[in-house]
Parts: sequence; C-alpha cells; structure tokens
Amino acid sequence: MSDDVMTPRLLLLDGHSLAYRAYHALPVDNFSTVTGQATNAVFGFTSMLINMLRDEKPTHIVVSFDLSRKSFRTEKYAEYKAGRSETPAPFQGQVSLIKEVLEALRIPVVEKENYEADDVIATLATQARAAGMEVLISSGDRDAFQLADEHVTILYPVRGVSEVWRMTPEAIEAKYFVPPSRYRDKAALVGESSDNLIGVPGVGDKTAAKWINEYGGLDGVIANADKIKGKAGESLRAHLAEVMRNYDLNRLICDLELSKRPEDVRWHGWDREAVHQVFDALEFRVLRERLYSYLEAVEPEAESGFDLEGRVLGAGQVAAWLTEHAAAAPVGVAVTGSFGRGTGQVTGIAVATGSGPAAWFDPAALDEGDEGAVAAWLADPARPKVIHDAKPALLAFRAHGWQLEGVTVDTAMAAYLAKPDQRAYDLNDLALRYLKRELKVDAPPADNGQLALSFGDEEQDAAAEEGVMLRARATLDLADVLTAELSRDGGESQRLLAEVEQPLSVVLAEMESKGIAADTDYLSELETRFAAEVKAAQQAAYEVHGREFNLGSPKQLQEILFVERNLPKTKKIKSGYTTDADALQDLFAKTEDPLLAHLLRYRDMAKLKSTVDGLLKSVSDDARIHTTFNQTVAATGRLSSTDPNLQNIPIRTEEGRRIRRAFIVGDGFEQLMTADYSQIEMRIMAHLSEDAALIAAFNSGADFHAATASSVFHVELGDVTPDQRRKIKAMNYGLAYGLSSFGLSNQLTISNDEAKALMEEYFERFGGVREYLQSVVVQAGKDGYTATILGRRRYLPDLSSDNRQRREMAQRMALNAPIQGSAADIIKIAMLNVDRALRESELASRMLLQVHDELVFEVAPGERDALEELVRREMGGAMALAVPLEVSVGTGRDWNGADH
DNA sequence: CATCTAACGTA
DNA sequence: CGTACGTTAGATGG
Repeated sequence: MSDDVMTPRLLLLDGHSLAYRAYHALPVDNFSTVTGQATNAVFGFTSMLINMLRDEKPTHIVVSFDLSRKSFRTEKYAEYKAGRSETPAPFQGQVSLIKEVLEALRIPVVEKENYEADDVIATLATQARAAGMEVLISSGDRDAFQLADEHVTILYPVRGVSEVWRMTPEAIEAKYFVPPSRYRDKAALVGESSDNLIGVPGVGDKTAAKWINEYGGLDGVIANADKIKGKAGESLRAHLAEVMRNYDLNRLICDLELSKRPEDVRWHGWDREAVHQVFDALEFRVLRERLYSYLEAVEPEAESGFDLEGRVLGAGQVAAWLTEHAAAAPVGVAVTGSFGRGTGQVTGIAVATGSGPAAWFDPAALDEGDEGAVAAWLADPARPKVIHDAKPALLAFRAHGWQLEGVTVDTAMAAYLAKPDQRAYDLNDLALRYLKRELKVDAPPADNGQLALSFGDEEQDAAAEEGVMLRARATLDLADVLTAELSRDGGESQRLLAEVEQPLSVVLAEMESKGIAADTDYLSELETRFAAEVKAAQQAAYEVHGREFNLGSPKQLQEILFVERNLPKTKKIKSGYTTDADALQDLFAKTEDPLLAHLLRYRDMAKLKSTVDGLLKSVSDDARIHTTFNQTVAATGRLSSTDPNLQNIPIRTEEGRRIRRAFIVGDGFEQLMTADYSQIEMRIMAHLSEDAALIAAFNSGADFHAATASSVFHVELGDVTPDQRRKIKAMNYGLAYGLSSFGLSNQLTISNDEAKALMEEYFERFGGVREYLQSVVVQAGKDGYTATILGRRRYLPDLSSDNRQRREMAQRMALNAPIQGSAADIIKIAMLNVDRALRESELASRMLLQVHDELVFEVAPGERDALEELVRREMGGAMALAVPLEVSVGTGRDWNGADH
C-alpha cells in the first residue's frame, strides 16, 4: 500500500472505444431518461470508470476521444475502419454526455486532430513511463496491447462493463503467444476485423506467433516468406502487401504534441455540485450511490466533521443548559422519533450552538422544571431555532403538548427554494454539498417510525446521541450557507422562505393533524362492490378469450392481444406495445373485440378498488384520514400529498365520484365546503402576457372558454357551438403545457393541418399570448431559470442542450413552470391568509385539504355563510392580477356533495 | 427483498 | 410529439 502512495499512477482511457463497448453491452431500452435520451453508453462508461477508480486508485487520469472518424490512417487507407456501420442514432450525443460526466469529475480530456485516441494514449504512456510513472491503459481496442510492459498494464473490458482483464505482458503472452513488443507483428498477420484490416486468411494467433517466434519478428517472417510451407505459406505470400499495410497502420504514434503532459493531469477529486447535477439529469441513482460510497472515502476536500462539545443531559439539567445556551443566538435543533400521519413521537432532542456547546436529552426523561423550560423555550418566538424539515418535528412536539415557534430557517425548505429540482433534501447530502463536511452517523428514518437506535448498548447509544447533536450543528451551519445562497437574488427567495414556505408549513401541519373524516362502513361497502365488478369483468374476459390469464399483467396482455388475437399494433413502448386505455379504446373502435371492453372495465374497477383499499388502510383511530403534504417535492412549487395521496381522488366518472362520498363532515361540524379557483392558470396567463383580448375575455364575466371560442371563430357568444367550445377549451388548457399542433390534433382527433390552423387563428386573436410564451423561453434561456410571480425559480440547464429532445422538453417545462408555479404561489398565499383570518375571526371552521386550485374546509355549525364570505375574500384577494381571481364555492355533507 | 415499469388517478 | 405529481401491481434483478 505504501508503494501505491508514493508512485504516481496514470490511468489513460480510450473514451470512444469504452463508450462503444458499453453501448453494445447494455440494452439501450433499459437506459434512458424521462426525456428519452439514451444513456446506456454513458452509464456503462461511467460504471467502468468508477470501478477502475476504485480498484486502481490512480493519481493521474486522462480520457482521450477520437475527434472524428478521419485520421491519418484513413488518409493512408480509405477502408480503415470503414466496415464499421454508421454510428447508431442512440449512441450519438452520448459522447457529449460522457464529457459532461468527466467535467463534473474534473477528469481532463485530451484529443488531437487527425489522430486517434490510441495515439494520444500511446504518447502519454510513453512520456509517463519516462517520468517514472506507473501506467494503466483502458481501451476496448486491442492495438493498445503493444504498449504493455512492466510499468504499463492494459485494462481490457470483457463481459459487458462489469469486468476488466489486467493485461500484463505475461497475460498477453499467455493469450497471444507473443510478447507485447511483438503484438503488432501478430496483429499485422492476423488482421483486425474491427478496423476492417484483413490479415492473412487462414492464419490465426497461433500460426502467427509460431512464425514470429521462429524468425524473430515480422521482418524475419517477411524475409523468409518463401521458406514457409503449406497452405498458410501460400496465403502469406499472396497477402504480403496487406500485412505490410496492417503493420504500418497499427503502429501507435508515441511522440505527438499534446495540450497536456502526464504530470499536468493529477486528479484533484471531483466537483460534488456538478456531479449532483449531471447525475440528476442523467437519472443515475445507483451509480451515484456507488460513486459516493467509494469517492467520499477519499474525498480530499471534505473535512472530517464538526467540532462539538456535546453533553447528554439528564433530568434536572436541561433547564439551566437552555437558559445558558439557547437564548438570543440561533441554535440548531435536531429531533429523532417517529413521524407521519399528522402526528409523531419524539425520542430525542439535540440542540447545538454555533460556538460549540451542544446537548442531547430524552424528552421522556425530564423532570417538571425541565419540561416547563423546554416548553417555554420551544414556544418562544424570540429564541431563534434552525431546523431541518420542521413539519414532522412540529407535529411530534404538538403530540407531546409542545408548541414550536421561532423557527428562523428550515434548511430543507431553504435548500428546496435554492434548487427545487432535487429528488431529496437529505441533511447528509446537503452538509456534504454546502459545508463539505461529512455527517458520519446516518440520519434516522424520516417518517416510517422506528428509530434505528439500538437500546441496551450504552456505547452505541452514546454514538447515536452524538450523531443527533452533529445533525443539529450541521443544520445550524447549513442555515448560514443557504441563507447566503438565497440572498443572491435581491431578496425574493428569502421572502418566499420567510413569508410563504416556512409559515405555510405550520398551516400544513395543522391540516395534517386534523385530517378529514372518513366513512369507513361506506368505504368497505364500496370495496365489496368494486371487488365484485372486478371479478365480473375478469370472468367475462376469460370467457371471451377461452382461458384464464392475469389481466393485470401488461406482459401477458401484449402476448394475448398482439400475438394470440393478432390485433393491430399500438404505440411502441420499452417493453413492446402499449396496452394503455387510450390505445385499447382505439383498438376497440377498430376491431370491436369484446375482450377489450372487458379489459377496460376491469382496469377501471381494479383502479377504483385499489384506491378504496388504500384509503381504508389509512384511516386512523380517530376515523379520519391524515395525509402528509410534501412541500419540497414538486419542482414548480406545488404541494404534493402522500400516504395517502388525497390530491388524486377520482372525480371525472360517476363511479369514481362515489369514492368522494366517503370523505364526510366530522363530528361537531355541519358540512364540508370546497372553494376553488376557476381557470387560475389561464388567468395567470392573461396577467403575465398582458394580452388585452384575453384579459377582456375574463372581464366580460362570460363563460371563459365560450368567450375565447367566440373570438377565435368570429361568432357571437351565443352562437358558439359545443364543438367549438370543446376545441378552444383544449387549446386553452394545452397552451400552458407547451402543446404542439401535433398534440392538439391527437387530442381532438383532427388533422394536423386543422390543428395548425386552429392554433394560428387562436394566436391571431391572442397575439400577446404567443409573444409571452416565446419570450418566456428566450428569457429562461438567457437566465438559465424561469421565475414565478413571487420569484420562485426553476433552473432549466437543458434549455441549451444540444440534444433536441432534451431541449424541447426543457422548453415545455419553461412554458409551464411560471404558470403552474404562480398558481401555487397564489394558493399558498391564500392559505396563509385564510388561516390567519380564521384565527382572527375566531371561527371554529377549519381548513383540511389543498388540491392545487381547491381548498376543502370543515364548516362549524352556523358558520357556513361567514366562512364562505371569508374564503371568497381571502382567496379572491390573495394577489392582485390584471384579471379577477374568481372563486367558486360549494357545500355538502361529503366531498362529492360539496363539489360543484 | 428492493427497485423499476406501465398504467392511471388528480390539477 | 402537453406540465406537475403518487400509488399500485407486476416484472425484474441483486
């Protein structure tokens, strides 16, 4: 091991050949991003690279790529490598992605016009060997074998991307019967089919080696060609020209002028931030973990940890500690316990100061004085606290009877506002990324209950307590960095954090804690009914097809529909042909195969049944369902709802709406009320685009879709046909999603020309909308991000991607993000205002759910009118736009009845 | 056993 | 070849 540290070790990679290997080793279908970008070559290359970094621990690294398919070799011999088929389409573009990965890993790329990567590698290997370095070359190209010697080893990939052979001189000799110095001679005789270099027919490795060893090299073989007997000898004499040509072409150039020398390419570790970004974009999850688990261990920049004077406080010690350390200066707070479903239980609290002292205590082991001191400290808005993901802690404190006030920074929320596209905001990750410090102790499970502490082992407990204190300290330090990060935009992000997101998390905690009442008897009844329907549809399907099969298996379904029943093929997907509802509808219209009808019915009923099952499972002891609202998931700024998701309860079909009847008014309340914004996204579009005609359409007070349709089709409002309205409605909604004429024609089942004409006519009437949409993309391209009305950003680096698919995807995201995100801003403000107004007015009614543009309330007896007035006022007045924010309100005994 | 995919529910 | 989500069942892979 000590040798490794002393001897510099250079790893040279042939980028193209490895990428190509990877491309063929991994099925392209299994490796692509949501945008359809193929990543199999990138994945395989990166995977091999990580393995080599791990196994070989190089101190210096270079990757070389062929700059084009042309080189001095093709000039000499036009057929060189000509046999290779055109670069397959899914491979194209992946090289530039690999270069992005390399840049993030800070691995230099060296290339040379008119030469191949092999020549660059040969040159660098030669220089490195002269400088006393140890050299490793990884290439899928066997030409590199001629470079092997006691200081140069070739890593030759075999069996896909998972394994490399270490081709030392001994290994090469064992396999090809010649030493590396004679490998070229052998290759010249045998040929190299992948380079389209034909050798001597009938001569393989063994024969070639025999000759070379007998005559002391290729020169000797050629000089003695006449003496060689038999068929092989004849063949050799007939192909001497090819052999000499091969020998000429497979010589690697070792003395190129390059932009870097071996000593320039010392590897200084990777750009953590960039790796996050690139791997996110490529959707590499497993690979990222692998990279981290290896590289973090040797990360030179990450400091070892935090300085901390931690104390475990016993009963009677907490009050004094808090008085001394948790007063005017902010402290970091970290909590362990179990969280979720609107409640929680705290098993440990750590408090860390910025100056070093930190403490941990068990809230179950406090004396009376401590209990009061903790309660007073937590509830005091003047004693600032910083916490990572406050809402679960808030709910757990609440269950303990504690109030939490004075949270100045929620670091999870701050990190979300800084970069809303992340998949997670884990404290470990953030500490590494922003603080370059490692949190050695794993965070406890976020929400699913059991804390991963082992009880009974005092040493382990102490380590766990230390870990929680470290998290508290990391949170405090992180708050400073993130606050600085958020302040760089002139204050908008800071305001969003302090005035919207953080206060909202308190409101959401209340909503989760209350939950919504569920009629479990009714849900059970529904379950039975849907189950019967599922069974009936299933039986009918079996009868039609003549045997039983798994209707829920897309795989079996494909076999049955497209092979056994020979139905027309549908749209292609990764695993074959789609069997989604749209496609099955089409098929049914074409073929009237009764199996399809039963199948669709089965799907519908099975979906409804599973929804009901899920709801039944999530009803708490209080006969209410407590969802969890996630505030840091949606990249646009929306909330999301999990466990269960109450934002996707069916409404479109009559049978689906039955499920809504299971959400009922709770004991002590009179009714449920829903209040939703009408066409809020189109109103935002009108506001942002300042299109006078669109604004007028809203201000007319008439039905919006009809009003716009009357403009587009040049007819009186009263003469708008239902079909005209339908088309314009689809257009209105589609605009905010970056709808294309193709998409519109698909949705309306009209021709592409008709869709184009429709869009043209629409933009003719609402030119400001077109201008706005175009300007959004242009501006986002310049800035690198979009912004909502409140300045909520979404970064879209793919806007400048050279990959069309990715770029266009990013453009649609850019169109949608300000609109969807501004709607999210508005309803968040409305929720804050409604919550405040409810408290100020001392109404007992309460807000229970948010479904993007809708709020659901539980109406206390006698408060219906007052609540409606309040809700209309606060929702309608959440933000002043160029058009009014219209709110429609409904009430009923259940959610379905309250809908309108 | 964990993770991915296809399908489908909502705004 | 229209955005944003979460959940389920089945398939897949370690």
